[in-house]
Amino acid sequence: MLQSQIPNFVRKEFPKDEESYNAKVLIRAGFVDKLMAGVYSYLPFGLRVLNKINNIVREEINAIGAQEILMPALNPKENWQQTGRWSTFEALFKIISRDKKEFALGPTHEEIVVPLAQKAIFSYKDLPFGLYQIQTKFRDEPRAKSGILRGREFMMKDLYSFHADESDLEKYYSKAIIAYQKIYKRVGLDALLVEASGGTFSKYSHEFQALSENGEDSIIYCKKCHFAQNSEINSSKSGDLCPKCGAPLILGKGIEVGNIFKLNTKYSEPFKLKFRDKDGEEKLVIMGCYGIGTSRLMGTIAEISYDDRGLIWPNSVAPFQIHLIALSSNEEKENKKIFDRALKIYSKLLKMGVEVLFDDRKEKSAGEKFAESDLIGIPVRLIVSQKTGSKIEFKKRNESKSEIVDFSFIKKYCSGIKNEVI
RNA sequence: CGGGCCGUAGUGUAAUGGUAGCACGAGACGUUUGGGUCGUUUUAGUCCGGGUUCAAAUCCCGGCGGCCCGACCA
Repeated sequence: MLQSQIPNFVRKEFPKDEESYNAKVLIRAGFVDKLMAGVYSYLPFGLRVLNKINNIVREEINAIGAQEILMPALNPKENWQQTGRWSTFEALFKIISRDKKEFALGPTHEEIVVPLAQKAIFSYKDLPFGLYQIQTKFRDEPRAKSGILRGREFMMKDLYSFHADESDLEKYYSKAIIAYQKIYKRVGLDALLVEASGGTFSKYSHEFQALSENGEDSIIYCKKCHFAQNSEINSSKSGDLCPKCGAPLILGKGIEVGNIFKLNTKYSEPFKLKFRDKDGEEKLVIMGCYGIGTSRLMGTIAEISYDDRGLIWPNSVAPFQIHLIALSSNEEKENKKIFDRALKIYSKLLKMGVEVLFDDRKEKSAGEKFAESDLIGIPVRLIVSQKTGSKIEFKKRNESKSEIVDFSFIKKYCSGIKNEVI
């Protein structure tokens, strides 16, 4: 992508009204724009990151056999009355049509997916299966906060699984946990599997928590074994002993990056979602649901991976793999040589299938280009200038040293990252 | 929903109740070219509605909006 062709949303200063780091840096670096509290536009760089996260999620959820669908965000009131959540789900956005009918904007989709699933469930032979979507969700949060970590409109992957019995749900639930752990690893996050309260969904649930000082949840966890609980269900303090292995517990702050529930018959009951088992007996379908806020995942990465110059994206979700920068010279002839050389490198990289952002802007000074480049946080920067001659300067965003290399070095590097994560 | 802070050019900031100023950006000309060059010049603003006052960005009331704390949070 030629940088001269992309509208430049990068700002020289942090926005004054933001305190959370993800909001400050994502706005300043031109990844998102805030329309109102908790509602954001995803700009060219930001949408690339979000799409990459969505695709990683998609790949791992596909890998456990679930099928992707897309359900409507606009929901009829009746479905929400059926479960009682029209009145009990306080964050439900309600809208009124011109003929005074009421609708909901979907905050989660049990009310839609359950009657949908009924159309394909008749016998035990039709089970189990999983349906999921990646879609914009709406929640009328009493207080949107922390940039894109808690919005009123956000991107979420929601998966629903359908089973003949609880042991089958159990199996699926374990597969989902493994899929989730793969997702976090691929996007560069360490996430703890934490026991939590189930809220209105079920008695207990599991959350995935990325440890961060700016998280809004308190987590009590053990470094030795895998014990971890949300403080909402455990009042232990730092230093108390782990109930499982006896090692001292640690109290930390976490950002919830995923939440999974064993719904059992909670939603099949109100919709009478049933099937015939082997004996011809009618039974309620057992369900599980599994959510990841993918836009929140993007904010979490921003919240954790940065330095004083800006963002540092992991390769897997970076808007581009390589930031190629051509620096202008004062001699017109020399200048043409530099930009021609950079353009050749750009085309070669494109041919290799590398995602490269080429800063071909002639009017920007070197300092300005470097500052913007650090802010945007693409993993590798290549510089072509009068100084580099026929060679190229290669620098990783998370390292301070740079080296002067030939194109063959870059070729090798690029094939390396392809095998690694993509 | 309770509490706190706040709202001035596109951005970031000044202005005891008394001329709305500065920097960046943007436009023009020149200059510079490896860490947000420099100079000249042009451009653009007090969230909205009331009130007090000779005079309001500033004080008062109401609204709208933003951030933070709490409550809440599939």
